[in-house]
Amino acid sequence: MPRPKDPAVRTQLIERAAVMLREREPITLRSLVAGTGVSTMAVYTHFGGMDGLWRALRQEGFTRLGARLRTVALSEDPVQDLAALAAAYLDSALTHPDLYRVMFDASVDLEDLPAADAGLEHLVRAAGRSRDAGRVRADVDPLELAVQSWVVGHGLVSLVATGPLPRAALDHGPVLLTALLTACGDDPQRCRASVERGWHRPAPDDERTPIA
Amino acid sequence: MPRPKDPAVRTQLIERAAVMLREREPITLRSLVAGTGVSTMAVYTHFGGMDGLWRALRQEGFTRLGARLRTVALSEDPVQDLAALAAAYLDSALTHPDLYRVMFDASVDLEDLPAADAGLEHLVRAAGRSRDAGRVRADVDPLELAVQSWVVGHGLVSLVATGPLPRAALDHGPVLLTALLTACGDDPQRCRASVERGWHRPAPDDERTPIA
DNA sequence: TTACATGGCATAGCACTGCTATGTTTCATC
DNA sequence: GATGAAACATAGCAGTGCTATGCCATGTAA
Repeated sequence: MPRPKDPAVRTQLIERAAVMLREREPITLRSLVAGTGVSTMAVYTHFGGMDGLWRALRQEGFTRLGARLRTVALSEDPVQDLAALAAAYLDSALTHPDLYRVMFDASVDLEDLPAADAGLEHLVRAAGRSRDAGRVRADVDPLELAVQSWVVGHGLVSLVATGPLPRAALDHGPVLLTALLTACGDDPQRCRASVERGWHRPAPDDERTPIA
Repeated sequence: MPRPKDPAVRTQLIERAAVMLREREPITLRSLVAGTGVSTMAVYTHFGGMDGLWRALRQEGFTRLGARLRTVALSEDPVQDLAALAAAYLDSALTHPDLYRVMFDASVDLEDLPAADAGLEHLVRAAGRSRDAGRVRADVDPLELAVQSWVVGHGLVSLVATGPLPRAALDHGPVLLTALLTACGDDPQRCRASVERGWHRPAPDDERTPIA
């Protein structure tokens, strides 16, 4: 019997927050609702406060990242696919560095871990296919290989996006990935070729993720 | 002819900020100076504001990290030393996760890049010694190998310290490091043994870094 | 159709943040 | 000593997130 909360307000606020994040404007309670016609209380009814807004923003980031990874077309070469997924991950993070920072900055809430896992799942599948195809040894755990790839990707993008390393350092990506997969049993030359192919695969045209 | 600023105040404030960081108390201008006898203006004369304090804290973190790396005793096995340095890096970061977060959180100022480079320099030297000893190919650039090791270490410690990955994920460290060095030409078995030796080397007794 | 109650939403004010304008004190220099 | 510049203390500023309070829209029930 109560008045239902307008979901449009929620998406409007998240969208606006994402834009402000991209424009590098400081996101404050009042600056967020300014011009939207809604009052500051809307933030509390929809998100429970600014913390909730940041959490929603973080979750939205994971959702978008997952969507981006889903656009990576799979081939018959699972190693190439793994590299393509890693490249897409880096590309997405570096295209929206502020959103990426929000995603991993604060102490991650347990509730948006599933969203992060959903993204990781793509890597796990590629790793599993690599194993099934005999590219890596049968005793390689797909999850472990996926996590290791994630570690490499996250380390790379963090050090590049946050400042210390120049953009050119991204070239270490294929090297590290090849080293990892080769250590898992893939043939060095073939691995190198697959990784290079996947790494430099062009992004899909609809790369324009509306968020941030 | 002016009155000189008391350097003791500066170190007192930094030390107190580090303690508050470790205690997970929010560091605000007023809470920082509370109980110290100095007024809020001291923060401005010594650091130019809160931003300057964070910057000083960041620099102090890099200094401490460099000091920690310097305590790693070198052996005749440069690969083992590289692994020991990486392990010390992880250990230092995970012992003081909040300080580590401050170091890499915000956009890094160019002025404290030298401090970060000083820490990296240890890795570069170990990489160079590995090359000179013939453990890795002659065409391996020590700086590149050091950066790649850094990427692995930073990715690992970030994902573990910030939440997504459990502490047990640190075990991926030796795997990744071995993969990297093996790809650089080291013998797989020998490399693995060296890395394991360096990784599990006990920390020096005076590990108690006074900061944070 | 009408009365009601429930929760969305607006307004105003709270304690707190970093910062600055304005004195007051202190000390190296002449 | 006298001087003057800088360190330092005090008070007040705009802005922050949040909450107490009241109004009003809306789905349900009579």
